Amino acid sequence: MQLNATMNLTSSKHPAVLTLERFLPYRLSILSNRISGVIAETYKDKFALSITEWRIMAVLGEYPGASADEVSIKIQIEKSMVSRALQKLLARHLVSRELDVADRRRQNLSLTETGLEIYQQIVPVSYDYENLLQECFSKPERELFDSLIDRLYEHAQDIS
Amino acid sequence: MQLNATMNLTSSKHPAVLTLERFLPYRLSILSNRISGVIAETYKDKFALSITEWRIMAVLGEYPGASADEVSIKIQIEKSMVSRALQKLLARHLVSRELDVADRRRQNLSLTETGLEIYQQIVPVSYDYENLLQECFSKPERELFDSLIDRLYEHAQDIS
DNA sequence: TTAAACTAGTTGCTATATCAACCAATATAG
DNA sequence: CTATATTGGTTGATATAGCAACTAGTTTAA
Repeated sequence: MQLNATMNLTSSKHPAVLTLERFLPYRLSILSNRISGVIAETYKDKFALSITEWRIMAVLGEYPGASADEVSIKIQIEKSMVSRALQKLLARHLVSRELDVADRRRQNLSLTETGLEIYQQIVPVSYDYENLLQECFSKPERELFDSLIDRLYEHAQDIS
Repeated sequence: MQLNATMNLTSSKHPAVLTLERFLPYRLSILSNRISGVIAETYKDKFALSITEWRIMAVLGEYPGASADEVSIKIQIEKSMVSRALQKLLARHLVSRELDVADRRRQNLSLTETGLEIYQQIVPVSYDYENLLQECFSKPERELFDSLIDRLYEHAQDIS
């Protein structure tokens, strides 16, 4: 690649050229892609699950009886995607659902016995990976990073 | 990389339930989605550009004469996607290309005059958003966060 | 030299994500 | 009550991403 040094000819408050690799939103995006990629590969190869499917199962592991809509809100994935992912999970008998008698629009979802077995296999793998990732941080750094992430997340919410 | 469940044979090491909202890869993913979402909306509404299209332009702003392949590597997007995004940018005359005489497989890409004008409009908008985002951090926190992100990125690379 | 390997770029296929329209059940306001 | 709005969920159309196959140009090594 031919290096070009387009100089900053302006005296405004910003550089005239954007250095993509130092741009925070970009860096967060490729960091997240890299990490998700590793996880996606594992879930797919070992358990034949997409990230979305796994997240649904994870929510049902935490909150048995949740509805599709609640799951959708929780994992921030369009309800249409949740609906389609659920079709696969139901077909594979990893998740079951039953009509809520009190509100017949709603279907209560839970992990089946098989689903729970898979879930119990994935949970430790996930925690292990998280720990492996965080090996590059000291304990105080982990906590700090955690809290900075949370703060940024809230702030991004507020300004949009 | 493959995560391996045999990494964790002593199963009492971790909780049996995964709290998705505290799971680092998940949090990075939704944080990145939230931030990218805001940016994507802006670029789309104001400039009719997708994130991918903008990233291509951003690279060409930094490195005029780069090839599609170099752009693809730089922004970590499949070359097929870059090829298709380029078709749109070429059709809109935001980017131009010319055959490299020394290597006739290669096409040297640059922003057109119009492309450069758009580029120069987007750059300050991007920096403004980045600054707005980082308002929730003090200056030392920004630097710390930056370096933690970089370290995590490198480490995620290493362990995969 | 020249056959084989490699590289730049395009295209097709498939999976996934997003948006909007829609159905059926429930809640609400007049 | 009944008409209207709202909610839970599905489906269709479309955009985007990722993988693999392919063409054409270039490099390598016998």
